[in-house]
Amino acid sequence: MTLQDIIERLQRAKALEDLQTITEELREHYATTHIVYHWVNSIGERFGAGTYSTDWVDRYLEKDYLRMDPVIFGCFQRFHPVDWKQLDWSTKAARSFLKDAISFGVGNQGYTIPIRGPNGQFALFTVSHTTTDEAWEGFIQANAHDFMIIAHEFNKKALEFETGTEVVSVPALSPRELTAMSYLAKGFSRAQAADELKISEHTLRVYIEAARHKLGALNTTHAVARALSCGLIVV
Amino acid sequence: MTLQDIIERLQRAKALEDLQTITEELREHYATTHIVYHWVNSIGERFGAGTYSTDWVDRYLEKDYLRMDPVIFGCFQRFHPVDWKQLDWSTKAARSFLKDAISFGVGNQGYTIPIRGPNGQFALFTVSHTTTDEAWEGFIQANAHDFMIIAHEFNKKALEFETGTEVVSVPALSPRELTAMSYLAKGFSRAQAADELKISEHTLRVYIEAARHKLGALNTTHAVARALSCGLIVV
DNA sequence: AAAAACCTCCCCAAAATTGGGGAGTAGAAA
DNA sequence: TTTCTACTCCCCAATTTTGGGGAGGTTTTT
Repeated sequence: MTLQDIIERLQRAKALEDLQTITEELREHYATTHIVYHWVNSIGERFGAGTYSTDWVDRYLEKDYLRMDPVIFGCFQRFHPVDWKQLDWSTKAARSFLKDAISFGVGNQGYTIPIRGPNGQFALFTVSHTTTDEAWEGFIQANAHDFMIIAHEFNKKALEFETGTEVVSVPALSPRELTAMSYLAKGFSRAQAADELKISEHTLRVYIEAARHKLGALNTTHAVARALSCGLIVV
Repeated sequence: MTLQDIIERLQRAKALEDLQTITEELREHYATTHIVYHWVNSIGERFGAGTYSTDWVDRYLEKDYLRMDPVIFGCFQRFHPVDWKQLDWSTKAARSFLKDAISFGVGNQGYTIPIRGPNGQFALFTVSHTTTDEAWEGFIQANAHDFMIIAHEFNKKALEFETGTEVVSVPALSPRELTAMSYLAKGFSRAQAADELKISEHTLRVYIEAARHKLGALNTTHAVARALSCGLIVV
């Protein structure tokens, strides 16, 4: 099975369950202990497809490990893939977490790729194995690029399933409306923003209101949040 | 030159200027019109390394194209790489922008990969060429994976140079603070959010204030914007 | 050329947010 | 064990934001 085959297999996936199956196929193909795709958001909602035992998943949820898992923590701050050995295992909680994980069949080695999508979407693609440091290093060197591509395709599919449709239509804001949203997102009060733009506060208000309506937002904060999420503005 | 060579070349880069040189080497290697890495940031500041003429870059800045460039707009909302043809060129402004771009030597074809890093960092890696639709399609099919890996390495390097250090610390918010931010981002008023959480509004206020301080935000809207940008919450 | 959207300005009163205080419990970390 | 952080509750008054109105001129789009 070549990388191309894997990608095509992924692209044929029609539902979330297919992703689950694919992790199992990948595990066999690469002869690793686990392959996991893991969707994280900080409010604790999650979706995962992977080969971890359900016992471990339950345990993870029960213990609320999401809140302290060094893998998630570390990947969240980094851009590039991380070998688990590079992470911060200094706290006691982290070490006991690792011990617990291994006892539930998670490999002693791991390589996790952080993936970010629009709207702050964040996911992880993990390969875990039980082996020596040297063997692991060789394995990762040989396959890092493949995993990167696979992780990307995985997330693409997951995003498709998640949002239902691919492109969500975003209301177009006028330049002034965008600027207004931008200033608010930067922490300016209305008065300050109006000052900065050298227009009356009343005028600024009109823009904010217009933007709010277009975005279907309930209040200013909501409007700014939407504008950010939709990528209309950047902080 | 293999992909591995390119990656190694990238990893040897010691400064931003090296990235510039590498785009030129890549252009020759792939025999395309342009290769551009483009960092889109907060306040309209940008950093670019690429083979576009300085005339075009100046023009772009002068005309404030950043605000309406369909490539940037489209990529920001998507996860996967985009062929320029898939973008929305329906507005008059977009069409005249394209015409202008081509007159400044940008190719008629383009393929842009959105890349996201921690803290809402966003960048684009673009390959542009002047050729027919068929030739272009074949070219992209053959090289998409390579470009993806290269884009990733490019951004990794750029992040290194930009931040100096690798890990930027995001303030950790407590669970309650996160929830509070989340509710606000969803458009709840304080009163509504407090109701939903079944705590007094005063308590909720304490969370919001705490979050605001941790995030170094000037007001609630700013705090929510920051929390979103840092990926602490998702709408 | 007409229609639509955009930019600018103004008023008022109700509602919400903010800025300070302070205080007690529980649990984790040092 | 002590210290620290997180969670919960309360008061008050100043300030800001919001939700409606309306009006005139300039660009785009159709």
